[in-house]
Amino acid sequence: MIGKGVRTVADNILLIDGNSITFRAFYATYTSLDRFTNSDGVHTNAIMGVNNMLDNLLASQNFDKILVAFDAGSKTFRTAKYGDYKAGRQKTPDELLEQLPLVKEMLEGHGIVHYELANYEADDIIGTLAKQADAAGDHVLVVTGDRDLTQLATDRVTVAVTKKGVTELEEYTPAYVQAKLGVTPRQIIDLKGLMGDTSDNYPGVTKVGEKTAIKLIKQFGSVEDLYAHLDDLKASKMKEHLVADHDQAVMSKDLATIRQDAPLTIGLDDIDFKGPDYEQLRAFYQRMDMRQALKRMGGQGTAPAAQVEYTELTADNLAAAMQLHAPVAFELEMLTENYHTAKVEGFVVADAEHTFVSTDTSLLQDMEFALWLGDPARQLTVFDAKRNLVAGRHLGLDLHPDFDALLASYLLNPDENSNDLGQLAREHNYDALPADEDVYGKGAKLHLPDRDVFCNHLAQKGAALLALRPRLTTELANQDETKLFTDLELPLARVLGDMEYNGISLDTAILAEMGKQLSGSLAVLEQQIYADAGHEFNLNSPKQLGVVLFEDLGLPVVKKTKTGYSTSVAVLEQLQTAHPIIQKILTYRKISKIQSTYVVGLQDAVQPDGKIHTRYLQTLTQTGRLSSVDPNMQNIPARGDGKQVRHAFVPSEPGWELFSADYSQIELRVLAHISGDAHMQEAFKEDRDIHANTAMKIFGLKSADEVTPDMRRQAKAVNFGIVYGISDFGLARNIGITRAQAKAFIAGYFEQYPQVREYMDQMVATAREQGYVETLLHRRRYLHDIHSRNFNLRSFAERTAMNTPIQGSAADIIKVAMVRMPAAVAAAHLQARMLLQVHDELIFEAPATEMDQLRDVVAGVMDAAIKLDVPLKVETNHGRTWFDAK
DNA sequence: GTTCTCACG
DNA sequence: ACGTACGTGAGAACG
Repeated sequence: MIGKGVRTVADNILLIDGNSITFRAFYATYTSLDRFTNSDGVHTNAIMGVNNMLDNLLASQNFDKILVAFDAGSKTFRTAKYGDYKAGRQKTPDELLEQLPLVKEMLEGHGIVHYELANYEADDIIGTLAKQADAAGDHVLVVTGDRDLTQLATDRVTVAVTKKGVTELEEYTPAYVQAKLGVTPRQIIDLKGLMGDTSDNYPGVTKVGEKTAIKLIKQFGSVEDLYAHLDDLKASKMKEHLVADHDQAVMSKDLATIRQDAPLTIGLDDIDFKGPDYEQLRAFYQRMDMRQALKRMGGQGTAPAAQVEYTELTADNLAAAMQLHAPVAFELEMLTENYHTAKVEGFVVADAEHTFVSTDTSLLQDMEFALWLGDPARQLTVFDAKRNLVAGRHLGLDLHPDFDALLASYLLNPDENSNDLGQLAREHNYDALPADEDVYGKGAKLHLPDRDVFCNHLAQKGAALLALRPRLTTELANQDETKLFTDLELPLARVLGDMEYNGISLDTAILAEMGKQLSGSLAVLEQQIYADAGHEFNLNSPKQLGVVLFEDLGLPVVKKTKTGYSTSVAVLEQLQTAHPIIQKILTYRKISKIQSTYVVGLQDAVQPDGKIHTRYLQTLTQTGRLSSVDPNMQNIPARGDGKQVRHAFVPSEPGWELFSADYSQIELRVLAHISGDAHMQEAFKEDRDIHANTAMKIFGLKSADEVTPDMRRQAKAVNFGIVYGISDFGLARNIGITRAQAKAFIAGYFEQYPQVREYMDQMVATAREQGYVETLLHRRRYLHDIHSRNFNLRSFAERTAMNTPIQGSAADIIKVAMVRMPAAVAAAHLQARMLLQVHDELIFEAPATEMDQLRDVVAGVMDAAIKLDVPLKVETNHGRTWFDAK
């Protein structure tokens, strides 16, 4: 063993100027300061900047010792000598001050020593240690945002100064200083003596700037030698200034000199880099809401100590598995996200005592075991109920999970919806499960790992699920969301799973024929457009199209995007009269969209059974709506030429039809209900045309007869605007009026519907007070930016506070209807199947003979879903295809 | 992987 | 003074 202080190998040492780096990090993202806050409103931009810089440094080389030095306070031996030192500096912003102790805490998490010393600046600490290290033959990297520290550079000490931001560094070695300034590092002090420093507020010699100082020091070597040989200079204004300011020059040099003999209470032996305490660091990142950092850390340091003992499940010990006690964790593992097509690679079934894992899915075909697993009375905990239900159904299982960690987490906070159990568990302070990505890889590297690695991972998932269940259950109760979870979302997962599993039939012959027609039209348009442009180009490229329109053809630029000219519909419509090419491009765009996304895209999505099986994402949107992927069945064209594609959606059985039912004006009805506005409620109770009603109100008309179509159109836009969280700017832009006019409309609206204004104000106030808003069924959305000092972010949060209870409550309502629908359909002895949901609309297929009854059943369930103070209105249609059912 | 454009409620 | 309507997903281009 090597004795203390006796070292045979040079150490690699990193010394960081903590204050200066934190300041740089803070100001690097100062303009979007409020984008970086945690849920307590604490700013984190500087912490994140320092953290990123550290990560980069630590990745670039191995350090044996690291110290981050901080200033102890504004009073130092320098201020004692010269009262004005660093005087006149602006007060450090509170948003930065609050981060300094947190930066230190983060350093501790990284296992890095930090230090400060009364009366000395961080520079002096670094200077002193750098000198000691240099003498010991170690290699030192000094990192700072302050150029003054370059005076410390030697053959063994490199000074890296941040360039822009904090991650790009400029490294100063003696040779680099020489090349850049023509002096040695030590002579930088002499330069500062002559030049002074405006930011540190000391003077130097009058009229001497960098150029003159460099010339003088190159000639004389130092301030002292300069004054010793002042006689060599011929008489000049400069010489007079040098003589007059001699004392200032000497003092300034003294101030600029970084001490290398500060009375430190620590030494090189005290700054060993121990490496991070992952647990502490992870907790810190979580508290700061530093998601990227958490993600980068991944499962590092998550103790494989948390190895879960497991038994391989075989046909011989199925009986033992069936002895497991409630609650039981269950998970079907797939490597890809589309569970309609993915292979189930294995499964885990576990309770608090025992864990069984298997890669043999045929075991699930065991009748007794399948019945045991699917017993509705069994408390079964899963992660993503719908995924397990659908995949299970493919294997012949009929599961009845009573807890879903993903759904629960989503309801607690819609931001916490990671599809990775390990990551989601970490959000809830369970750290023992690595992310799937770390075990299976991703992209091209995705693979099934070695059998024991895979089984162990599955076993860990079982343990994580069991650990999460009680905490999430408690939190749901705390947030008054238990019913929302148990009675709505969990049953909905089954309903949605059935809809997806059923799928909707697509007549691909119809699409193929459409495709042929469209290809022809596109080819013709393409040639015409090339002729107008004078040359061929890629007309699907907004970039190339921009060049053609605004450079080749010289059309006026209406709007720019971040990267170039905007060529969106709004822009092209304004240019329509300017050139015949525009109309052709608009038509091309329309047809091309229909062709690529719908005609081709939908055919590609058809499964071997001739059906489309979309996946509804139940835990994605911030409002509680569903979304739909692979393919998106919620944005099939409903107007214009594109609507023709709806002809391709047909019933899956002969003699059947498609049936659709949609809520009329559900969002405005919800608004009338939750605002309690008497005027708006009256309009709905009397089933009046709400847009015409609003037109009468804001235009001050006596009767509905006076409402012109244009007034109604504008009033409709106002109604929409209200739902979105109105702004005069947005309304003005939407209907092409001035901002002043829009403002007048809004004022008129609020005068006529006074309780709507109260509701808007109340929601913003609620968001400010409690940090979140809620829907009718207590679905929550947190709005961090509501306190932001950034106007944009704050305004956005305010509009969201107004919109989310409306959009989210409408989502609650249709979800209630969906959950009740299967029982109602069965009770009426109908064969009808619910196939799709499009936010305020449900689509079914059923025998043509059932249509009349189906209308009563479906409209009845939808009407009665949630009792509001205004009636809900449901409109229905049916026909041979989706096109005809609208 | 990001940006632009456009489809839906 | 700031500069946007709310909520989504997919295809194509491009770095």
